[in-house]
Formats: sequence, structure tokens, C-alpha cells
Amino acid sequence: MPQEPVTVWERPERGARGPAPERSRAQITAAAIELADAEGLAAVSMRQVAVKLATGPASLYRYLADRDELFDLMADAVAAEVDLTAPLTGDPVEDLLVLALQSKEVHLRHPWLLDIPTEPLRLGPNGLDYLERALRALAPAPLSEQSKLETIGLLNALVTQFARAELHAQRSPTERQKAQATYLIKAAAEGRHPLVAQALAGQTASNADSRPQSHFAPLVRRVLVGLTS
Amino acid sequence: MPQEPVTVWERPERGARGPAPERSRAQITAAAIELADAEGLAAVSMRQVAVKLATGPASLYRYLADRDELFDLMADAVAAEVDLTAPLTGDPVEDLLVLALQSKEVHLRHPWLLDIPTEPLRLGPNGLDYLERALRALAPAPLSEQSKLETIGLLNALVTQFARAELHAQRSPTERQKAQATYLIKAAAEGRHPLVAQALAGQTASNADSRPQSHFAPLVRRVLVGLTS
DNA sequence: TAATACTGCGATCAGCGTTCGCACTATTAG
DNA sequence: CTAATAGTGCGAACGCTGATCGCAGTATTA
Repeated sequence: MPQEPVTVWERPERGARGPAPERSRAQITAAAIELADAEGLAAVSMRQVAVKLATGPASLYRYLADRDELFDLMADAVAAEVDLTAPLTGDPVEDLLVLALQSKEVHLRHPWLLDIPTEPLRLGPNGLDYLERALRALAPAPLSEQSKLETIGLLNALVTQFARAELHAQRSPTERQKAQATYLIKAAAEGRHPLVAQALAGQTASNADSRPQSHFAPLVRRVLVGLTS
Repeated sequence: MPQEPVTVWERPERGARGPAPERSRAQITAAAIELADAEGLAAVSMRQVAVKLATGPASLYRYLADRDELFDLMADAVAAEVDLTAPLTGDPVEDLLVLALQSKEVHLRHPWLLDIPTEPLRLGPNGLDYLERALRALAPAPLSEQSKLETIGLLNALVTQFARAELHAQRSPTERQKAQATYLIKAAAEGRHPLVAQALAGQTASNADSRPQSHFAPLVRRVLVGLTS
């Protein structure tokens, strides 16, 4: 027998009998995203989401199997913020770059995305559209299927990496981060890590320009050119 | 006044007064790593670690400020498994590749590393040595300090990405993963994502060769050549 | 009209990270 | 030698978490 449907995406939103649900997955997702945008992913507990919807925690389990599925819904919801309608140029590098830039914007808008535990194949309908688009952009490149997927994965890794760095730069540091920074400086000044000290100096010097110039686009371009040649 | 020491690395392991501690950070770290290796990072709760050390949870807080510091210790402990003593060749690409390969091995040996929440500057003494080594490898390359750090960051992103993929391939899939996979297949077969379907087919075909050949080394080389030229 | 399948949700469970306060002990100061 | 001090071990507890169970109420089907 073929195992009942299991992902949120396949499981029907409501049954055919009984009273109409008073809420919807979309509403719950929206409430969760609002919470996460305002107070971080840690604030997205079943209880707090329930409070926001004026119900009890147990009720949410009529809509979701568990908290992880809520993450699925949240991630896929914001994936829809990427525009996939613009025409492709035919240049894999430029077309992928457009995608990556947008994806990075989404991450900056929803920093909690970086806190969602990485699951293999966490991909909803919108994520699927995104992937299809990336593969379309990559179609002209003479790569194996596996290499294409690896390239897209690498691109996503770059997106999250730079999103993290930019968020880190623009947010005021926590106590922990200040402590870590002073430790690093002190340790580097000890003399046994001269190159780290030098890199640190260069880093703070470039910050003194107060130009948070990100090298994202040029770096992505270089990497993609190297991979799709 | 200069704020009391705050990172685990600066805070002295024991005070000058009072009885000698019955345990050490190293012991606690070892117990936590054993737990994590065997049952995953989720099993590393203060209580379970305490049980493993035949003590109470509250006692651990004489050694650590919080659970996150335990992660610091764990990550830095396994960072020591990378060999940094071999002589450098002088070729940044090859020298960094050696580092990356080792780092990936560490991740395969300790999969829970991928579950530790990414914090900016989570870097202990061993992590610092690793960073210094990477900068040494990169010294011959004509790059700005910032670009060097970005390159190393990208390298680490590649390491985690491939480690994740390889672990995913070699572990038997969870219920969730099976469900996600069947959803993906079904959705791709629907016709609106032809390229995803094609990529999926190519993926399962290459798996049929049962050769889990990783493209890690060649891909890292290509990326690094592109970035350090 | 009866059976059925669904909904909302209060009560509750087990587990979590962390804090408090107390008994105890080694070191230091007088 | 004694008293003050700072450190240690840890039982008990607090507030929070994700999740389950069972029951009352409701819309659909037979």
C-alpha cells in the first residue's frame, strides 16, 4: 500500500466532512512570518503563533504536522518574493546573478531564513519554481545535470554566506559578538597569528570607510564564469 | 572599566580559591562530543551531558556560561583534528584544497558540526590556527585582505555544502526525506518543471552507478583558480 | 435519522536551559 | 590559629517548549 500523503504540500488543507476550519495554513504562515520578522525565529513557537491567532497551541496541529512543517511553509512563502517573470537573457552568468541578487534581498528582508535548520530537499511549490528557473538559466551551459545542481547549490551557499555577512555588519553586535571580537583581537595581537592580525586590521580599516561595499556581484560573476565555461 | 572576560577562551578554567573542580572543560567537551557523535546534536542537552558525567545539570554551569559555549568548545575541539603541520607547497589552490579536504573529513566524522547554529566569529584557539594557516596558504595570491577572508569563507561554505550532500547520500533517508523526495518526483512529473524532472532523472541515474563520486576536489580547484588568479 | 469524519481546544506530559540558595571546602588576610 | 572570602557541587525549582489525548461540537454522507 502506498503510504498516505506526507508532505504539507500534498496533504489536503481540509477534510470533506466536519465544520469548516476557522483558520488556514496561509493565515498561520503569515502570522509566523510576522513574528519571525519582528522578533526572530526563536519567537516562532507554537504558543506564540497561537496567541497571535487568538487560539490554543493544540489547534495549530489541525493544520500542521509539526513545527518543522511551519518552517517549510514560511520558507516557501517568502520564496515567492523572487520575481521569475522577467525574460532570460540567455547568458547563464547574468541570469543566475539576477536570481542570486533577489534571493539575497529576500534573506536580508527575512533574516530568520538563515536560522531555519537546513534540511535536504526542503522545497515547496515556490522553491520548485525557483529551481526550475535556475535550471533554465543554466540550460545553455555545457554541464552535466549533476554539475548544474551543484552550481545552483553553490550559488545558494554564496547567497546565504553574503546575506549573513551583510546582516552581521548592519546589526548592532550582541554581547557575545563583542566578546568574541575582543578575544580575536587580543589573540591575534599575541603574535602567533600575524596574518590573522593583518587581515583583521585590513577589515577594520575598510570598515572605517563606512562603505559596507559588498563584493557579492563581482564575486558571484567570477565564480560562475569559472564554473559554466 | 574593562568588562570582565567573557569568552570561554579567556575565562580561567578555575578560580584560585575553593576546592579543586571535580571535572574539567575538556572532560565535559569530550562527553558532549561522544554524545553528539552517537546520537546527534539534539542529544547534547545539559541534562544528558550531566548524566554522562554522573552529575547534575546545574553543576555544568560552573564550567560553562551556557549551552552555546559548549558548542564553542565542541567545534574547536574537533577543529584540532585538522593537520596543520605539513609544509606548504606555495600554490594557494593546492594548499587550500588540502585544508578543505581535511575539513570535510572532520565534518563527515562529526556530522553534528552542521547542526551547530552558525554564529559570526565562533572561533577558538584551534579555529584561529586553522584561519592563520589558510591565510598563509593564500599569502602568495594577489588579493586584498577582505578578498582573502571572503575566499576562505567561500571555501568553508563549499566544505559544509559537500559534507552535507555526502552525508545525505550515505545516510538512510528519514520518513520526512522519503516524503519530500516522492513529492518532488510527483511534482516534477506534472510537466510544469521539465528541467527539474530532467535533473532529477540525471541524479538518480548517476546514483544507479552506485559510485558516490564526489566532484569536490575538481570543483574546489576550479573555484579557487578563478578567485586567486 | 444515524453514522461518520472532521474541527477546536483545555489539560497535560516530558523535556528543555537556566537560576537560586545552601552546605561544604580550600585559600588568603589578619 | 582564626576569620573572612571565594570557589565548588548540586537538589529544587521556574518558565518555557513541542506535542498528544480525549472530549464536545458540527457538517457531511448513508
